[in-house]
Amino acid sequence: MEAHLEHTSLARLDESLLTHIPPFSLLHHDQIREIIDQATVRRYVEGTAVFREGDPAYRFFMVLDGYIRVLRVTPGGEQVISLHIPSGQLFGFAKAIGRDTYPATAMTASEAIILSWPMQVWDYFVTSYPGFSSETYKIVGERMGELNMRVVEMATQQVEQRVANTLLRLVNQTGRKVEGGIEVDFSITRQDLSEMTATTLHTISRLLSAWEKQGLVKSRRKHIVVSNPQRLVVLGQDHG
Amino acid sequence: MEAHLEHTSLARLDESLLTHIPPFSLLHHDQIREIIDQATVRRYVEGTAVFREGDPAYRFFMVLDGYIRVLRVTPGGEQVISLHIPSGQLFGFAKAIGRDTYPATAMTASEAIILSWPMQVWDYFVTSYPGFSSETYKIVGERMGELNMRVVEMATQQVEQRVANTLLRLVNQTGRKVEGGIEVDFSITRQDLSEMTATTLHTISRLLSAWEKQGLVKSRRKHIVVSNPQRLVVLGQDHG
DNA sequence: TACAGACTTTGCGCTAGAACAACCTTCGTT
DNA sequence: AACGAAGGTTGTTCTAGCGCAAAGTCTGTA
Repeated sequence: MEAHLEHTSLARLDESLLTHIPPFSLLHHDQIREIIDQATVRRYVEGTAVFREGDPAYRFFMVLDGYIRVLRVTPGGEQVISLHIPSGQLFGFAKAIGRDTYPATAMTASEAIILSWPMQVWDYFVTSYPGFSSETYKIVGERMGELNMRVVEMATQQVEQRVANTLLRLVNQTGRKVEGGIEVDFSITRQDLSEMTATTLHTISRLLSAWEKQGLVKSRRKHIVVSNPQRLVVLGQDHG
Repeated sequence: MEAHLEHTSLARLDESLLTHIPPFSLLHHDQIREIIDQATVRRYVEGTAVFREGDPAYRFFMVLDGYIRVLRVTPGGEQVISLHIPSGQLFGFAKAIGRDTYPATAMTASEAIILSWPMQVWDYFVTSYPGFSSETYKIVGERMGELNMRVVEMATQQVEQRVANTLLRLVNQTGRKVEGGIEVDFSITRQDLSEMTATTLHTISRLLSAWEKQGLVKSRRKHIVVSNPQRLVVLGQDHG
């Protein structure tokens, strides 16, 4: 997943890293240079918090490489995973939705390279770079759509259907082709999946075992390969 | 709830209707006049769809008086109620989140007076009226917060807690003081409450009956009065 | 190379709450 | 005033999936 980054000095990033990414794709080289020069880069190991729910939102971020997991923790200590952010997306832009603290915690779901900028430059970016704002709000719209979909799923579907759909969404959004199917592109435990689908790790384990016997998936510790997406789609349908 | 509207001609709206509403509160009289003159007003009876999920988003709206209920319908025909929008709020501004169709259905939860504008003027409003955009996105942020809260609640709480919290939120956001407590300010059936909390109308009925016996609420057909919010808060707490 | 901690599997009993069912109450209409 | 539809109550049965328990497996580290 890290490809060309291997050869790139973190001190001086190449402009080409951003040229194909939507919020910047309309800009000129020198504008992108300007943006990059204001950015801080950091490499995070898997499982590190980039920021936590309630922290003052001093910076906003972009995933250059890797995956970010967005989650909330209840007073009782239970975790609920909201969504995963793939590389190329902005996150933590609290200011854009009228907040001055982060509404959720962002952890790295894999090793990750993250760019960040001080929140003060947000307004400058919005006014100076055409398309920056609208592309950002497109992302907001998509995330609202996902949240809405989860509410509807949790309200109307059985556990098996929710898990099937969640798994399909994971491989669609972050899947990596491997022999024998498509693999979720970051470490994912039974516990993680249960926190995404409002169930227990035990139920996830049983489901995956059953699906594996039927040849739908193939899983090892922290890895899940979907080998028969079609049949999983059927399972995800109502009363499948 | 309709107060001064009674005496107002729908043909020519008074500017004062908007002067105290956040996205317009920073503007001058003549700007507000300009905005109002481009608006269409319409009165809807309770239970009318203002727009439906998937419709092309030609217009955006504001609740002048009454309440809007936002909902989605599953392929199987089940309804899930997302949220209620009180008067003074914009809704259906699909363009602001990069969509060209409405992501959900908006129905009137009470009789309602709705202003609307063609979506084409959105960009003009955003660029011409200071604060319009940021106030709008503040609303977006709040709605995302509510969605997130629902996901967390549905993932971690029991039915009784979810219903207690939902009811408390309803009276906090749209409550009207009556003798004996605070009443939800629009018609609300057991069915409606069940569609907000992912349960059945039967379970809601049992809960309300039990709570009524304990003196927490008082309900009649389509009306719910919360008479003891404090004890309801306790019920809403984890393992209360 | 052994150990400990993290992750996974599987069995079993139990219960929250859905499903099914029947009946009652309220309200608007004619 | 009578009827039908919409809304509400309450009892009984049933089951998805959770809670609890115990044991197995993988992996990084000393």
